[in-house]
Amino acid sequence: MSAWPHRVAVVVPTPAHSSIAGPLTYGSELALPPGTLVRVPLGKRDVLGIVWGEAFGDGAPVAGEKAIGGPLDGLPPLAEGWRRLVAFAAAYYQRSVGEVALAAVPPQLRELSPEQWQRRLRRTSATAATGSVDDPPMLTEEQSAALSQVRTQPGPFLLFGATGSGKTEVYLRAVADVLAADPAAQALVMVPEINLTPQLQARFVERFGEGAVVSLHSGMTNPQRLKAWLAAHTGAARIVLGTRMAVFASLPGLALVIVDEEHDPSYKQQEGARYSARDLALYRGKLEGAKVVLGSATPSLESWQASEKGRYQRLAMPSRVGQGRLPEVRLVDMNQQPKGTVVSPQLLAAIQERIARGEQSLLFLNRRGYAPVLACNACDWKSECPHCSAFRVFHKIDRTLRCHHCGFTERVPRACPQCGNLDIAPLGRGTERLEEHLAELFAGTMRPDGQAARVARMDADTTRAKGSLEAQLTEVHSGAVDVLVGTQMVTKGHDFRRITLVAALNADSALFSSDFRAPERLFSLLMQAAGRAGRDASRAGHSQMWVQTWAPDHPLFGALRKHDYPAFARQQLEEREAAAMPPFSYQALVRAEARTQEVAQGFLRTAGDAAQDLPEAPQVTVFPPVPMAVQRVANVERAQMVVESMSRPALQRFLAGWQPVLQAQRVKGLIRWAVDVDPLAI
DNA sequence: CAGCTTGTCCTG
DNA sequence: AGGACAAGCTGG
Repeated sequence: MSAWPHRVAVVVPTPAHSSIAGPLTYGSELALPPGTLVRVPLGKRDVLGIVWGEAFGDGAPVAGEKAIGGPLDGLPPLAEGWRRLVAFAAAYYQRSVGEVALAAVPPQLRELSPEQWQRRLRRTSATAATGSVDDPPMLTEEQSAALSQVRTQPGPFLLFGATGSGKTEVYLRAVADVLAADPAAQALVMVPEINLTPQLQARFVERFGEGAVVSLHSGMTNPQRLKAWLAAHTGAARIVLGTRMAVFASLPGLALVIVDEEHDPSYKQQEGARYSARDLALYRGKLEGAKVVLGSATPSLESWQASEKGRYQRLAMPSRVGQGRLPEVRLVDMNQQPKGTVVSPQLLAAIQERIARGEQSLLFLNRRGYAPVLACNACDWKSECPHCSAFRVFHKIDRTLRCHHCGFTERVPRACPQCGNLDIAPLGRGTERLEEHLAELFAGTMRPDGQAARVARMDADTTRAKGSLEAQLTEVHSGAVDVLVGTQMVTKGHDFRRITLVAALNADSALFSSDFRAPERLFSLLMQAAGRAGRDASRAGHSQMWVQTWAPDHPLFGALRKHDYPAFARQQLEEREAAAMPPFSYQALVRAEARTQEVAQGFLRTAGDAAQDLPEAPQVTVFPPVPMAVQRVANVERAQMVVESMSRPALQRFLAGWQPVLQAQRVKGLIRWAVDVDPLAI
């Protein structure tokens, strides 16, 4: 007999690499239901764990078996639906259950002592208020039609709505419906970026009241996060808004999940368990009987294909609400421009016209800093990072060379470090230099009020400080800025009313990369950017979207001109099908990091060879290992290997069988390795 | 040979 | 993961 009346299986935060990937057995005085949060001793420390079930067998205690430290009193256990979601995610993305489970609860649960915990719980009181607070606007016919489908059909739904078609109002009404139908019902609304949560939160609070809505994202402090999590877990909060991590929120009454901008790559977690929050949202909906609505103006080709095949129900909202037409698209063929042209003369003239009329222009260039490279004019020196296989970017503002991969920063050398020549010059152009260049060009251009034109810049460097993003947005809205230069962050979500011209300067460089998803991303980016122009109906008549491109004949631009996503999707899906690419095949990636490229690739090659013995091997193609695009980061060599199958279940079984093979391999000099299932970039 | 960094092992 | 312990590097 065991020394304790009960024995429970507990998951603890250990990664899949370690020898203990499964639950551990502990003794307990009390019978603890699955989902109970407990403190348990692990090695020399105490960790937080979650009871996963009864331990098998009640015979002699396992050697060294310990007792749990005690449950977190007063906290209801995590529901079965939540546990099944976690278990699925762990299996699907090749991680341990404990790692996924413990990463999905607020970190502060781990830190609080039992006394602090009690104090914390006493303070948390339910303050829920529901019912319509503001006056909801009239729905358009398209919105009503979409809503009645959501009401009456099982879903999942793909809400295919143009920018400005009023998707958010549909979300608000759909949430109101499920909350009204059941007093215990809860809704989960996800957005791709933290920046987008405050404005969404404002809309939901306006409609449902302060106490009903909580946010969950990584930008919150630990106490804030704990508070929001508890409100959702206890059912006090009826609506949870958040980024991808919110898909794991504990929501005992979950009835509706909304994934806004479902095509956005930010839904894919890029470290630890590399889950897709969009895909997990669909799984969670099925598991818990909650409806799922995916929304986008440019859906992912995966979702579009699913809606073509009838697996998702498509709800189309093609019209813009109370706003102007979509802008006219203008292409500038950069092959026809003199070498070294940054902004073509036609585009400059068009911007100048806007300034004179008192309208705003938005230019985006996907390159931070002043110049991407600094080079010596006498020898072949370039500003390479000593730790990475990449150039350090020249930032003029503080006269530094900064590596955007490892962060290594140095002052700009006075002379060439290699030959001593004093003539070292920036090569290429980033947002900083573009801003400077445009400010010079437009110095003499006057606005209608007689003032000189003003150029401003918005990118990760100018918005780093807390609150500076909001401050900059306010400035743009007030009309103080005539020309706004930025990276693609300016294309997301913000409602710039007075902008009538949007221009993408070098966006198409992606088309020359080997990534098969590049056209999809570019199309989505350009459509989204186009949506920034002419939001004000009175000015929309002459709003324009300019694209400077080296590949004007790419079919993507034909579809863009007509704002025709379905045509673009059709063309892309044909290409993907012919090449047996996703969504017509399924992929996984194994990445390895090591001291040398040989070790990293050797690890992958040996693992790949060993995989040929797995029963699923005939249905799976294992490609040879290759160095990653940025081969070395912070003095670590990186390599990867693609694994592909026409069958998702076969790939899943293959990966599950392969995991122990990968783990068993002990290689000197190997730093770490990881599997990425359904990778977004290869 | 101390005193540190770097690597490997183990956790119920 | 994170802590513990064992194995390699520099300094005088």
